[in-house]
Amino acid sequence: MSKQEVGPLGHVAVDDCCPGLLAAPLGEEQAVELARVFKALGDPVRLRLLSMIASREGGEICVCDLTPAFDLSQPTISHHLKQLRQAGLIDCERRGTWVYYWLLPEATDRLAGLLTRPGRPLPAETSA
Amino acid sequence: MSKQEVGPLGHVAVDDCCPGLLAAPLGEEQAVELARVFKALGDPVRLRLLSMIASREGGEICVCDLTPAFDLSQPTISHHLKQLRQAGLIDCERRGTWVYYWLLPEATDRLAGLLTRPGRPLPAETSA
DNA sequence: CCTCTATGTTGACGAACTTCGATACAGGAC
DNA sequence: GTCCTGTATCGAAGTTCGTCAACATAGAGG
Repeated sequence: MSKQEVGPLGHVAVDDCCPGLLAAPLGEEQAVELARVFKALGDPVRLRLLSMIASREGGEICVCDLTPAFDLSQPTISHHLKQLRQAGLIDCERRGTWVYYWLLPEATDRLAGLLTRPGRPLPAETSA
Repeated sequence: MSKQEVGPLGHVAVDDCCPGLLAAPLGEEQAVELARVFKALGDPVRLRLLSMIASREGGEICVCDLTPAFDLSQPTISHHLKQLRQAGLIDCERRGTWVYYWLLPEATDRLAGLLTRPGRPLPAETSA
């Protein structure tokens, strides 16, 4: 389960090529790969799932703690989790009866980097 | 900068409430608003459009320079530009015959901030 | 073995999305 | 005024997406 494709982000990563979305025009292929990740974030349910997973203290959360937070069927939640995983944003592991999910921070770090303007050192946190 | 009609992002902005996507579970309403913006980024054409607009030297670009870069009809490009505008990512102005688009950097800055982990000062650019 | 619970997969349906051609609108040139 | 060009809007066709019920699978425990 943890041997899934780690995600399209690898092809658009900062270390691969680019100074970010905002500094130079994106290539067609890079745009396709990146769009897959943003599309995964383009749903309220997936956004909340990702947020719940990422903000968990221990770094991981059981599906059994995610599902009851939504007014959706269990297969639907499973479907959204799969999309987040295929986008390379999260990963999971089965431990006995339960399956645990966790964030892949490299993914969100790269997205944040791609959205950061060249001249800007930080997006937020600066003046805090 | 905090009192603009900056689009849906205003409701999820860093200065409005949150420590980001990754530090605390997102509310249902915030997730809906944020998902609108990410959905706008979830298409390769729009991603390239945004990138072309953002990376332009003068800060703005004419539609007549955007359309020929794609194998798509002019109405389709216009449609995608409208979605980016409704997401609060870009804005435009007609000057004579032509219409010019530019990036709204607050939007991308906020997205980058939301995707930045609490402990992390910067997503990239640090060691540059 | 069987049964129970937790999770993932399949197939189907309606809604939303992307794209196009046709058309409408805005402004410049005549 | 008319004509031409650049851009937006409209309506429709084809595709993708979100959701569910039904079923399949994995592991625990008898």
